[in-house]
Amino acid sequence: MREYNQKEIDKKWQKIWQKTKLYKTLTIKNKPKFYCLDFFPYPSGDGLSVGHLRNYIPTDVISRYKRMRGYNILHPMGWDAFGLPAENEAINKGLHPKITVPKYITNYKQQLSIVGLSYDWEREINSSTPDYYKWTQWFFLLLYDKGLAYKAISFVNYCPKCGTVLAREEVEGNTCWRCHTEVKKIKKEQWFFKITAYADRLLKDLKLVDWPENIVEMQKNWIGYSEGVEFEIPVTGLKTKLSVFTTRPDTIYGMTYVAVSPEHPIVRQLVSPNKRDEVDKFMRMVEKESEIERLSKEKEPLGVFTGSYAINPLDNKTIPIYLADYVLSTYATGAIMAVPAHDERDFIFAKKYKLPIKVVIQNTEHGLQNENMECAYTGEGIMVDSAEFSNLPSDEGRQKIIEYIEGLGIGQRVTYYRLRDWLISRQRYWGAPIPIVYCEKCGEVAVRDLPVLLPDVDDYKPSGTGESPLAGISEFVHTTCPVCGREAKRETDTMSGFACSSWYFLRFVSPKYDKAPFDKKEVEYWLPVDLYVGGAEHAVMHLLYARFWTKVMYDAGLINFVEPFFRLRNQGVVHAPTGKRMSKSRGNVIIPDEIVERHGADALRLYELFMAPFDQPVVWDTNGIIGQERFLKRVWRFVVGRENKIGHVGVNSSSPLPSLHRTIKKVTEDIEAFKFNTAIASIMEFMNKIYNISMDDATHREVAENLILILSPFAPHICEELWQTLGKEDSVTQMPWPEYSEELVREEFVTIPIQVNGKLRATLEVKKGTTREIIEKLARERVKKWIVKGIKRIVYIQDRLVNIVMRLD
RNA sequence: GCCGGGAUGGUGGAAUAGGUAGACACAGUGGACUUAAAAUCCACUGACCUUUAGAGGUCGUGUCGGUUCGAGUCCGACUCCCGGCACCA
Repeated sequence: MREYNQKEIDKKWQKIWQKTKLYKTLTIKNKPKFYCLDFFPYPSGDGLSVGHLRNYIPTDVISRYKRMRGYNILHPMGWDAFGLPAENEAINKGLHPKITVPKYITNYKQQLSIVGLSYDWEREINSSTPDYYKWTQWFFLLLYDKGLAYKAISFVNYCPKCGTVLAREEVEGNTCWRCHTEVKKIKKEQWFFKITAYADRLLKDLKLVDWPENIVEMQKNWIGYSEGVEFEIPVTGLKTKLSVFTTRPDTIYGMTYVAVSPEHPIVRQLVSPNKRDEVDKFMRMVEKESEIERLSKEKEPLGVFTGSYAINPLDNKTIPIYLADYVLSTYATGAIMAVPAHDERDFIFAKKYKLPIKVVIQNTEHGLQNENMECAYTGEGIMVDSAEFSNLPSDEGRQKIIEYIEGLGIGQRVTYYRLRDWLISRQRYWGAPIPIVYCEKCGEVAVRDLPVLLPDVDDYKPSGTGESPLAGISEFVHTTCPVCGREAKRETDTMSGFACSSWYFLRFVSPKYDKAPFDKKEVEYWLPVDLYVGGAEHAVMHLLYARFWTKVMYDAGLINFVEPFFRLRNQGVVHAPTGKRMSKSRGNVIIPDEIVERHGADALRLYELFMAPFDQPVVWDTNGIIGQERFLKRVWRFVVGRENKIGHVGVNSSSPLPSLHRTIKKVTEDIEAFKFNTAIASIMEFMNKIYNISMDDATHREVAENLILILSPFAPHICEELWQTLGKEDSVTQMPWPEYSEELVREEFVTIPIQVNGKLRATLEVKKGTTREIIEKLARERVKKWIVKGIKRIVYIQDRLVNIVMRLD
């Protein structure tokens, strides 16, 4: 018998697949399509780890499975090569990104090929090449032309180590998402994309996708929908009124002060002369506060009385106006009506500054609310002390008061979102230049002649001056105005890498197309992405941005769908054996190369899938892989070592076919449900069951062929070899997926547990459908010794269970 | 604090219209084969107890309580772990 030589087989088939272009995407669109996509990685010097494979192997299995189910498959791979991650890698290595990026890509491709992933490499894309970023710039202009890209001065997050500003989504806690350096707030003019214009649709359309619940929740949370009423409050002695927003107008009669953000433009008018010193002192404290630790857990709210008073427009009561640091200038109107009795922060503030607490919602289930309450009651209840609205349930009163306010003409129903516009300028070298020039005469002008090439420079490192390294390249900066031909200066910031990744999934359908970012016909066939797999860390970055661009493209009539990724799945993180996250800096990255060398690509593939459910985090332990290797050897011997067993034929064993068909059914269902671990377990179980039973040649062949077919998406190398050994000429990957027979799957016999008082005492092997009468008789016989006090009742479920319940006396 | 997920043998994990807990695998023990090792094959492998044996019993899915003939699964309270958000009015 020929030995199973995994190394030789891996190499042999990887070569054949490459030579025959087996995984090339079919262009004849006569079949249903399936677009199966991985989050494209940035090329890292760490190389591809076993963690990356936890993403790529499942999608490879799905792609192979779907191909066998008769789909046209688009399964491409590319490189997120522009942007902070790729550039920081280069800087850390002390090399130019133009050197590291191609080098790391070559390594990644090599590593991907040795595990036998079925990518169509003719569609490979790289976001840092001019034929790609030309179109990223084109999209910038699309947004610009639609009024969705604008330049504005505001407070932004700046990472001192990376030397660039960041989007809000790129600030984790208070640190940079790449280097975890604490960010600073600086005032700077920057380019933004107006994602807030799409807040409502980004929220609403989450209903259209099949995504993990936690990702949907995170996006909802980030978008932050709030429905309420905005109304004006008169200020005594001032003509200007103060606008406030509340989601709880039902508590309006409980307002005992008004709180204004220290950054609010009205502050100067509010402060009375005798309060000026006190307010100045407060302002300095607030400034200091924000510089030190904004994260401190139980930060006390800070505030100061302005000396001004407001009038509650509903009951005309006069109440003080405070400046309060817990009121944000960046959300809603930057001022609130404070209701200490029914808002936690207002309550704490009121206690601290000895402001009155007026109860206007009662809920007797939660105890009586009164001035001596120990914390705010924020729930629903019955309105009290609220003029003509008293005795209404709070939810009803809420609507009534909104209508009343609208009737008075002092306010209206509004919706606010927490989402802010997407800051896309980066003061970094390695990105797509923003295609804008500033002309003395014409002002800001779009550059239509694309691409605006990134100049080749030696000094690519961030300047740290708050300016892009490109600002120092005179030949780049100085240009002529495309409109009037006069002298002009280029925008020197580059775009965030997340701009590049906001449309890459469209480029794969026509990666070399040069008339537009994509060939519309191809997009119509392939998009949206049917299955998108990657890490959960992009929940509110890439995934939100790509959804936004998709909607912009839809509105521009470029595409006919509104959500880019129909089904999204997140693989579980692979931790190093120490339990920590794998990273080069920790020196604990496990790469697949050695494992493949020692155990073979198929064993590694199986192990990645088998070790835990797909979406569960795991601690890597290479020891377990030996079990997969043993299993593959058993499969090999079962198929190839037939001649040794031929002598046993004739011993009466039960047919392996019902088991085979049950296994086909189980594997089919499990792949569809992303349960790869139990799919593999069921094939193993089947193998164990039939390994030593004798069968005639025809049966053996039938079993072997089907076994190879259902195993092939998981372990393609050994399956190709075995398929060939059986005398087949075509690749196993091009065979149709086996169908199971309903008849064979049906169980003829069942094992029925017999319980006494719910405790298992015996089991009964009977033919399915045996009558209750017979089973009860057999059951009583079997468990006679436990039946001592007489039977109270017998719980009987046909073909499933008998439980004899005894009398208790 | 809020939202989401989770806790099952020495280990990774199976099993939810409530119905034989521990599939499959790792590690371990014993045996077969072998000059030997590797590889392979077979058996055992939750804990505790009874028994000469065959066999049998009790407990057992984070904790406490409930519903039920019957709970890993449902309900209530709690503990711990992981992920996310964190002054958003």
